[in-house]
Amino acid sequence: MADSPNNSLQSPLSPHSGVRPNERSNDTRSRILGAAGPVFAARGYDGATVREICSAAGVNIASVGYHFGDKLGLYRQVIHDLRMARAKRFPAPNTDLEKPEETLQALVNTLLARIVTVEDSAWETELLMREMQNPTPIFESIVEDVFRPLFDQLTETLRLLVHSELPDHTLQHLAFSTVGQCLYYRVGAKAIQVLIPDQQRQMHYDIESLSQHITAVMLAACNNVSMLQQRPETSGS
Amino acid sequence: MADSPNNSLQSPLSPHSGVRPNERSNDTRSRILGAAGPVFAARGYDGATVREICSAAGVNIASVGYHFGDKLGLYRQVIHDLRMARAKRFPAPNTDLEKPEETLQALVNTLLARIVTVEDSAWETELLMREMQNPTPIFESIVEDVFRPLFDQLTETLRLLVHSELPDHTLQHLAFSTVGQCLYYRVGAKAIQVLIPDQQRQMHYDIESLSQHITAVMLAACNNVSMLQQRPETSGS
DNA sequence: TCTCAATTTAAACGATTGTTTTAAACAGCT
DNA sequence: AGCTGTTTAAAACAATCGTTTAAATTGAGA
Repeated sequence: MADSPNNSLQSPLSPHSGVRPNERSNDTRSRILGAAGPVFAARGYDGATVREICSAAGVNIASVGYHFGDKLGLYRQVIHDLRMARAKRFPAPNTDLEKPEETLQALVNTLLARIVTVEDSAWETELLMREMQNPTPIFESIVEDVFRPLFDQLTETLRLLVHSELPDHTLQHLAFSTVGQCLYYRVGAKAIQVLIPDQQRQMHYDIESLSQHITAVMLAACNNVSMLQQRPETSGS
Repeated sequence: MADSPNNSLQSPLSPHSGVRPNERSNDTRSRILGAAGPVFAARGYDGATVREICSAAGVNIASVGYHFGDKLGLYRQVIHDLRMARAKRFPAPNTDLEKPEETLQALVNTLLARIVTVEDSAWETELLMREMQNPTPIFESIVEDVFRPLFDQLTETLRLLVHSELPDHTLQHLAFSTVGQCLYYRVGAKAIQVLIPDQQRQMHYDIESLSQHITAVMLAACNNVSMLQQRPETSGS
């Protein structure tokens, strides 16, 4: 009588507690994992059904219960694998203390590449976006592991770019301004699709153009720190 | 035998086709509408259940079928009423050709007020955000009626602020930079809550501070148009 | 007061959800 | 081969969803 393994996150490689899995076990297990990501991204956690996932994976419905305990256990594992894969594929650029302008440009490029990429792994970003609006219990750890490092690096780069001393909260606002501009091209993508005609969108909305524009805006802001501290009346002389 | 009224959008005021409704009919109808908004916003269209809506409204489950045809009919009516209410409550500021700086400040203020407001009608913004990520068939009309006017006004104001001639797509990028910065304080609100300590957040993340910061960033960008057209090497000049 | 259409109610319908159960098929070992 | 524990398969489970049905209730005109 095979008792239920029910290990959701403890030992992410073996279905049963502590024992090494068989070969075909790993096969269906990875098949489920491969199929689950896109489905979760397309339908959301609640909207996704284990039946659709298993159907896409070509395995039986009960398999997810056996290998991951339950639906949430499978979701945890998907998020876990996603974070690993992303860290390797989009490495954060090195901080070059000598040329903060280039560091900023590289950071914006990385952000945009991670965010608006429409290749076959677009489901990963879609999933992270869904976590931001409908957080599951995993949300906080995602922020700490994925967002915090980039946010800190961005803040420090901006600190180098403004040549005078600025309070921390102003630097954080600048960092959020940067992230916000990048993020909008995904959050507002469906709105942009309605607002901007197809032809114009295909010409001027590639990652290269957008990243240059956003970097230029932020560099301009950094060079005009005087406006950031007092109330921005008219245009500062 | 009361036949089913089933008018979802044609005559939004009378439940039966063409005939004027009774008093208590209008009562339960508006009770449903009042309860549906927050529930749709909190759970999303799919996540919301007609049972929860009717329970919150204190009416029978079948009432939604009687007054709105089905769940989607109710949702359409909620969005319809929402748009009317918002247009009245947050009127777009007048375009003052003489003082575009003040117009920009007012537009950013309006955007932020509409977006990050946490008063009792926060469900309206939440609902619009959900439409952007999970568009229902109503999405396109929402963009045209709600987003397009503000976007156009923003673009024209920015055109006045950059003193040289810029191509349309650059002005649109500037407009999206403005909207993106504002939007982030809602899209990324849950992430900000993790990234920024409570105390600091309560001090520097009110609408006033954020709108001044964003306006300052955009004015700085407008005053440095030279960087927006060529590749932003190091800091300009 | 009686009549009748409009409206509300309680109950049930069929479909779909995540999960569990029971038995069959499999791999590894002696 | 034969046993043992692991993995898959088909089916059924209880719960919940949107929607429908049929009867009860209501209010206004005759």
